[in-house]
Amino acid sequence: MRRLKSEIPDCVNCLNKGNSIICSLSTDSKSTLTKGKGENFFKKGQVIFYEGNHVNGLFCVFDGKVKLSKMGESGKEQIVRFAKTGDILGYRSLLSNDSYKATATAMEDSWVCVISKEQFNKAMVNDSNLAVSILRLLSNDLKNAEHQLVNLSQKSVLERMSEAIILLDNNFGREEDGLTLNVNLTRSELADIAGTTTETAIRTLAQLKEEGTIDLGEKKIRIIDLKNLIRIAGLQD
Amino acid sequence: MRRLKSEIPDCVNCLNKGNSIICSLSTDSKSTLTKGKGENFFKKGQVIFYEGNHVNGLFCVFDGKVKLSKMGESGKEQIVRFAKTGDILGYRSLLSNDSYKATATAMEDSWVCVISKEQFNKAMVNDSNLAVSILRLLSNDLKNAEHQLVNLSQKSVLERMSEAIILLDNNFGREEDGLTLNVNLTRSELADIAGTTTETAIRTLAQLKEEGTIDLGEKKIRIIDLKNLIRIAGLQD
DNA sequence: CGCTTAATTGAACATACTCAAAATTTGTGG
DNA sequence: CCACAAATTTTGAGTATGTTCAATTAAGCG
Repeated sequence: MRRLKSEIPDCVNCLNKGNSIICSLSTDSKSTLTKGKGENFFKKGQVIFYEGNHVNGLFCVFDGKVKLSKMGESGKEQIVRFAKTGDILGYRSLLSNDSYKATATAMEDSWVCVISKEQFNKAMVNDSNLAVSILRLLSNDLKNAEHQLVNLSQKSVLERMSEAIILLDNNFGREEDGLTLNVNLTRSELADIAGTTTETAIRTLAQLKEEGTIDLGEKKIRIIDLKNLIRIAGLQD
Repeated sequence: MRRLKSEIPDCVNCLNKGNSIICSLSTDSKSTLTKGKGENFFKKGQVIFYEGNHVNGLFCVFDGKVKLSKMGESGKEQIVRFAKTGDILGYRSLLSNDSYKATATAMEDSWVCVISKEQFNKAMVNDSNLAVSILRLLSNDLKNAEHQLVNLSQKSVLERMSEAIILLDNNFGREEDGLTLNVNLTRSELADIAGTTTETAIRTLAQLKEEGTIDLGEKKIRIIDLKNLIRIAGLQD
């Protein structure tokens, strides 16, 4: 997984073919974006950018997993979104020329490309497909945020934790065994997704294991009964 | 307030000059949008469109106040946004050609214009300013939704209710006395903003009145001590 | 004026949080 | 590779916040 910088190609020849919205742009646009592009390695746990910091570019995950979180006044973290290989980060702040509105942290060792603000703006002007793609991303993010908003205010921790696991499943998929979630999270991070405390998260996961809905080994979660998770989360219809 | 249909002008001559993103478009774009535009009157409490219904146009509030809410599985409502005179509704669903993702309800007698999907798409293609405006709206909505998401998961009802009142203040402003919020909401609706029950909303408002932070007369809320509201909501920094 | 809806109050109860302590795992330097 | 420190996970018990349900009062409306 750990790569040499020289292994990372420019946007035109990027390996994340199907995954990234950048990959589906015209060669022209990709050439524009790749100019002055930087590649950065982030160790697991390292912060890529902080909420409130001023914007210096568009981030694109070349390889890795990133969490986006916001800090409440009390200092508690709430995870608002994830980004995985091929996903882009920071577009909203870039558009409004605002500071970053969430903190991005590498969830595992990750390579992240940084596209300069100037080149991004150039590409936006010349390629309406890029604008449309960004519009779609925003639109989707908003849909998810509003869904999560209703969840947090109305569902129990058990329901929210079930939905959090489903979210992780949809986002990161499973390992070869077809059961184990392909992502490593601490109990505290799971709590930060479901919007609860570490202790309650632990007890809730134990309950789901008890019922045979999930299995917990090492640090990973295995989904045994997805149907039941969906039922508990109240997503069946 | 109740108007005759004939009093509502076309988009080019719309009275909401400064308020609407449509008003700041080129005359060309406004001419496009106004073609096949319909004007509808909605009585207080009437639903303008339902969550899940298929999209048939872009709504623009000519005069009135509208709440956008989502239904949780349990049937409880959560208000996610407001729209007032000049604001537009339904753009997200229109963009992704999706069903409406929230239910829009008139909070008072309102006139709402409906712009056809076809004309909107035409204007989007011809006028990049429209696309940029929509991008900004989406971006702003997302910012608010994520903020609210963190609030709901981390703040107490008292904090949330204080913030709800501040939100109403920012959105709808005050009446002539400079104190009374220029919006009428039931206790149940206030609960639906703050993400709590009607009973708890009542008790929380009583507490804020007790402290002298707000005043409650007839059906309206008067803000006595905005600073304190801001402090309670945890927004001072 | 009577009926319906909304607001209020009370009391019991449940869910989830807090704090503290113990057990376990992980990471690091020697 | 081991030992130790640090971080994470787990468990327990007490507690607070907010919900639920039921009953009462007040307000709005035809």
